[in-house]
Amino acid sequence: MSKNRHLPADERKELTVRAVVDLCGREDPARITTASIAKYMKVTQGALFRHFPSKEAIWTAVVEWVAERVMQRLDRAAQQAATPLATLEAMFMAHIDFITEHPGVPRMLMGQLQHARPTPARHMVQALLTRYRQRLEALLEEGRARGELRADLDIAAAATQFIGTIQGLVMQSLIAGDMTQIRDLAPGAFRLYCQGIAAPGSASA
Amino acid sequence: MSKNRHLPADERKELTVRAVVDLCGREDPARITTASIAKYMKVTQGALFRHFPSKEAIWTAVVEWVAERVMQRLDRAAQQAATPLATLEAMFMAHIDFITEHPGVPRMLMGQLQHARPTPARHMVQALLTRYRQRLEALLEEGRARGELRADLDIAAAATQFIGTIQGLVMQSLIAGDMTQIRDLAPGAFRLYCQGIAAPGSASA
DNA sequence: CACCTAAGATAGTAATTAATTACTATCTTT
DNA sequence: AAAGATAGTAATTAATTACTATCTTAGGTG
Repeated sequence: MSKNRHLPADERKELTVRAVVDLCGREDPARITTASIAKYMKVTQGALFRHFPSKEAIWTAVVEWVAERVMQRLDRAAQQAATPLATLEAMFMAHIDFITEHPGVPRMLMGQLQHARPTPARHMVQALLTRYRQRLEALLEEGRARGELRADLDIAAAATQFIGTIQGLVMQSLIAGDMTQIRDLAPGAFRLYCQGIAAPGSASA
Repeated sequence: MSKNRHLPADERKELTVRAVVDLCGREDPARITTASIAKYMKVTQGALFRHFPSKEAIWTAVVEWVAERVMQRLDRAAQQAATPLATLEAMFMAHIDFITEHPGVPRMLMGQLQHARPTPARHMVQALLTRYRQRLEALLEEGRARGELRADLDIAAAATQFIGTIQGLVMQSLIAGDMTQIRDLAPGAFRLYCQGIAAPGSASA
């Protein structure tokens, strides 16, 4: 770590991305200006454009950063679990953990999805969620095949519901204005989700 | 309906609100300007300020409009159903119907929840969702008492899940960029939700 | 028909925005 | 130590924003 000023480009870029992620935790992403980012980083506004050609490029980098970290967490969580259902639970909790560590992330992703025009960043969010979905569907199918989940399970609906469950928690926390409570609400939410997908008479239901 | 130009204030206000709701269906609410609203209404920008003291007042009116309509729909839907579970289903579908008629509404509400500072509009969204929640919890408790729902049902989680289910559908549609598909996805989503809350061995599960 | 008021048009304002400029400080390399 | 490359600053730009002051006109009422 050099002495703050005059960082190599890579480090400055990284710091910029982290600054935006942090800022999303405390204000509306749509209201984040290049000036506010620069101020938060203790750098002048113009300096940002040494490293990014445009503001949109900053957003793209931020989404890329988040997508990488999220998927990495999900991967790691999935590796340690034995059964499909256990894997789903591990992924669920890993996702919640990530949100508690970076409370601005849901707001950021929602903010990007608001854009009607297909910006690069918005496209990356779509790609991330699509990948996420596919992974969920594969797990759900495996669980159903193993008899761990209901034989008549609607895979697509169950995948949507998984994400929706997290969304519901996020929304609940946004209303309360306190993202930390999501951790306490998560176990109950996942238990309920399980009851909907697990095979009747299974231990987890 | 008068001949477009020179409307009484009430009608102009109503048209303004509807214009904003419409616009939310095609662009990011955060990017909606007073100029774009006026253009959509075929009126000059300054004219809006004859009827609203500020842009924030427009948003407040929009949220008020939506809140009234939504709750009205939910009320009407709830009256016709017999059991708590049937009532939940009717409310679910009424909510989905409302969204398909006004595809901009979810984006609008999400946009308001993004605001970190407690604006009047944001506060009204919070109030709306809180009221919604309370109604759900009352229904869920009644269903549990009647034995229609699981005896060990986590009421709070089930209420969050109800909203989250809709949120998941909205998100899924936002990703696809096509809000109309929400209607087709809704029945499967509610069925899955039911499986999670209904009493084991019940007809609906 | 004349008049008056509510509603809209026209033409501004000050503030904020992303981006660019000319210049300076610091690091790296030979 | 000189020289080139990299990173940052301060000031400025054009465009956009919400909002306002002044003028014009439509349309109902006596």
